Amino acid sequence: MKRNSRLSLALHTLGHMAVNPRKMRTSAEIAEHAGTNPVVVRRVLGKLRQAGLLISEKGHAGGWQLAREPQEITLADIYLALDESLIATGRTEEPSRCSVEHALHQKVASVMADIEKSLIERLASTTIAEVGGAESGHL
Amino acid sequence: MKRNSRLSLALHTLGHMAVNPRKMRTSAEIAEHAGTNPVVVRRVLGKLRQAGLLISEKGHAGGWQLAREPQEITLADIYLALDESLIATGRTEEPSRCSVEHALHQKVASVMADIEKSLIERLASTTIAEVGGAESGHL
DNA sequence: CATCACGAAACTTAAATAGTTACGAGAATA
DNA sequence: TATTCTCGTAACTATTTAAGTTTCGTGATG
Repeated sequence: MKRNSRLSLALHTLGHMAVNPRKMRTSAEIAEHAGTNPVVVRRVLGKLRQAGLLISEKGHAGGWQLAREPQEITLADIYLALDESLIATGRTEEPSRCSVEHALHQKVASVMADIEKSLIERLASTTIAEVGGAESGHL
Repeated sequence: MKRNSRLSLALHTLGHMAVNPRKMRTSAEIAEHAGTNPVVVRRVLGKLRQAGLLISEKGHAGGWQLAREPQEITLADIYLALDESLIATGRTEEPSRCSVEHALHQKVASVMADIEKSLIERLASTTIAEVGGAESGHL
């Protein structure tokens, strides 16, 4: 797999779930379809479960399922659940006693914050039902 | 140094150059101020030279200087010169024979492209003269 | 011609992420 | 009850990317 594949994996998986919301899927099935490992799947989907987007169950009939209707889950929900900004802001930690650096950081951080907000708004306008639903006889 | 420090380094350096555009700076000086290595500085500033933002000269009085007036260099110029998108789009290469994945990728890529365009517009509205110029008696 | 600075290649180090192995806990089924 | 299936999690390895470092060549200045 490649970099930043967590969001891809999450979107892809929930897209399929939207097509067939009642089906219980195991992490092994999901992993095979996505070309990765069951543990990786559980790691990623675990965050979505924490965010209330998914439900997981153990045991024989266990697996993963949407926690609510596909029309009620947007791409922004998934993006936010993973809690990893796609907007790389250059890791801001130090107090930066250099005034030029400080001014720049203020400016760039402000732009980045706006951009991220805008990104989330854009993602919020699409639900997984729309993305997965283009096709209905799949998986 | 941290990750994605190239843009920070570039912005920081050109911010200072904007304050004092006639001064010739060596990569050693710049590196010390930025807390990094001269070779790293040359690597980053080299891309800005390729983009026509900086001029470098060898020899005794050599070093780095702005290629044009600070009012004529925007943050977008620097961002674009480095040619590294801050918008991580999850590396799209495979044809993706899965229709759900394809639909998702289309959607996300389209949003990301818009966002990046918007980011560049925002950065283009600020010049390094504005950022560095808040202060004049520095370096 | 000695020195200073960039240019670039090659290598090492460090950090982040994906992949893997392993094992415990809980739930369904025989 | 015992078995089996699945998630949950920890620990480890492998891979990738970027930064840092060393080194040497080139050109310009004094």
